[in-house]
Amino acid sequence: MADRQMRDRILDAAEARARRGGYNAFSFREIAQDVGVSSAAIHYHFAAKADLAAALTLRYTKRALERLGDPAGLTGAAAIDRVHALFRDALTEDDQMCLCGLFAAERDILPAGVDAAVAGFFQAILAYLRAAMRDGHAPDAPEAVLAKLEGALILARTMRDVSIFHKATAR
Amino acid sequence: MADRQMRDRILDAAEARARRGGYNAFSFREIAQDVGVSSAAIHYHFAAKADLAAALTLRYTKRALERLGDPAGLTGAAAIDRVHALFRDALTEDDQMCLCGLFAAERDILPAGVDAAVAGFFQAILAYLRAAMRDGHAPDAPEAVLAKLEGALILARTMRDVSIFHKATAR
DNA sequence: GTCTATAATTTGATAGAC
DNA sequence: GTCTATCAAATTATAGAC
Repeated sequence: MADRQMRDRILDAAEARARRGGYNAFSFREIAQDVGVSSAAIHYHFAAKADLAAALTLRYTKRALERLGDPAGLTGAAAIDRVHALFRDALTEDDQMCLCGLFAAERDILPAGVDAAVAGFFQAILAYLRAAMRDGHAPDAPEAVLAKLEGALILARTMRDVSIFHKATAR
Repeated sequence: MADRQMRDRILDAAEARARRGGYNAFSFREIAQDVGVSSAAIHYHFAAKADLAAALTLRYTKRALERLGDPAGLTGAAAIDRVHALFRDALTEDDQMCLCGLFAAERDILPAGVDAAVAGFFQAILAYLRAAMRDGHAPDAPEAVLAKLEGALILARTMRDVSIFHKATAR
């Protein structure tokens, strides 16, 4: 299906821009140029920008959970390692923010629905950590683990020093 | 000086908007309406938006450091408490993000100079923590303390649950 | 120091052809 | 499914009057 391909290409382009500057950092025109169609063509796939942003957030969440896999049987430490690797790779491989961390920071300007999808990402990651940490001892709360990773990404990127991320998240 | 007053009123209005949605969440027109002058009048005080954003960041940093006070003589735990209170109050009193945490997340769309000012905020907070933690034992690196606070703000605001902040930053 | 007026650009979005 | 053409609104910014 060419339709599905184009939809994903649009999402790819939008995600790359969104993860660098947030909700106002990607426009229909820019994405259209990125994928080589007209801006009106984008509107065929996503009626409004809010729909694009919501789809972006849902796909991002789904992809993260697929990569993390099933927490059943994992130790708390192993689950933390997997989430840690997710954020570390965003920084060291792509030099990008976590899409949801950035959208969340901009919460008050997000269209209705997008902020709920972003909160869903956090809920999902916290549930993943909780599932694995259930029976083990917890040196850090799941909320602390996730907050530290989001913050470490922000600090390391702005100070342009990857070692900040490692210092902030060392265990 | 009426000039100085107007400058601060402009900065107040811009900060309130910026801390809710980032760099693109405040416009000359909106600020002008907030303070009751024309948008052209804003340009008298700040030639370009980048100048406004840079001034915003510098004032924010200065105010934070004034509130934190001199780290000399503080224990590491006391210094962490003071920084913690800074972020906690932003959440519980104003329901606002840390200006620099938000700007930092949007790093790649910030005008040149603003991102450097934002990095300066982080450097200053880290230096404050380091100064007090110098001779004590360190359960957490200064980078970990600051990252956790920024991330906890983001999580708690988006999930609309202040207790998330406390869970994430409990010690 | 603030105003009016305006310029140039970008934005999200729609109508209708093919 | 993508196009051309277009729209109304918002944006940053400037020139010049008062």
